[in-house]
Amino acid sequence: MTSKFAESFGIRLRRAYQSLHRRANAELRQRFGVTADQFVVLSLLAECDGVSQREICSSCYSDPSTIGALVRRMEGRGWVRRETDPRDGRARQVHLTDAGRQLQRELWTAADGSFHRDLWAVPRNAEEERALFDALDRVVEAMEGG
Amino acid sequence: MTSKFAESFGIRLRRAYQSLHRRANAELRQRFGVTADQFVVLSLLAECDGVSQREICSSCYSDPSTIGALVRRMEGRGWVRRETDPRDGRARQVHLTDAGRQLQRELWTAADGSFHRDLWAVPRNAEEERALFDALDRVVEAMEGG
DNA sequence: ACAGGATATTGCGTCTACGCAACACTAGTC
DNA sequence: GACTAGTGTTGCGTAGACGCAATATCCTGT
Repeated sequence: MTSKFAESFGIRLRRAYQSLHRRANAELRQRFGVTADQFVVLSLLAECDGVSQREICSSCYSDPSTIGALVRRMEGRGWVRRETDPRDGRARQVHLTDAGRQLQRELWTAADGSFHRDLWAVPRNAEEERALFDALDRVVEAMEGG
Repeated sequence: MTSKFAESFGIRLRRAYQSLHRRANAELRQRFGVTADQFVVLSLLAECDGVSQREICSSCYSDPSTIGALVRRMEGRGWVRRETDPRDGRARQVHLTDAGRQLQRELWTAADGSFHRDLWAVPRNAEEERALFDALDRVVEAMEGG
């Protein structure tokens, strides 16, 4: 049942993203009880501790409701804490707890040995990597520009 | 707040896919009350009417529970009907209704004039398109092979 | 005919995606 | 100092993603 449809651009993009997402979820859920998206937020916080939820949204390309629910779950598990920004009473600064920082380090190591390694092995050389990333970025422009 | 993280492969893949998905949803939801994923299934059925839910799963790179719920919603709206496969009592053949076929044609026209057009304009030439699709396919292999 | 294993679907629970409206707070203007 | 526009977060509802277990059916070897 091979169709023109199944070979199209959109489906290819979907397959590529979803396969990564599934692999990451399978890997991290079993071993650490963490979802792929929570892993992404933990990784971001390891670099930019104390950012607002809004900033997490832009960085992770997610939306406010989703991130709000996600960080509240993570707070419930003791990986992050949220404090009102002293300079902006609307915003919540999200900080890693010690447990969260520790977990993030373990996750990073695990990811590096499995799906991160496999993913980064896809581009065959620096030139191809550059072209691929450029094309992916142009997809975003094309979709948002319309 | 630009981080190494925000420039990584995984996030780029996510941004590219999600931007397409959002654009398609925004476009189709407003004008037709259809989601991007329903559009994908309608498009598939227009080519391969009567396929089983399992086949829809493989083609759309989705999973059985998701597709089951999705086609039941679509059945409720009168776009498809499901019949037990006379050759395999476990399987449900999914068929477009006349309303579904009509809707699919309208959706296809609308998509062609907006996000489909913009998406296919991303590859600058046939060579780049081939390389891009190849790389996306290799991501799937890399993620599933692990 | 039958047992055992594979396959298609469904049900349930948790998490993510996102539009929309409400709310709190900020910032700029008068 | 009040008014207004803009922004960060939350709540709610619907849809999609997926693991897991249950159910129904098929198929193969005996």
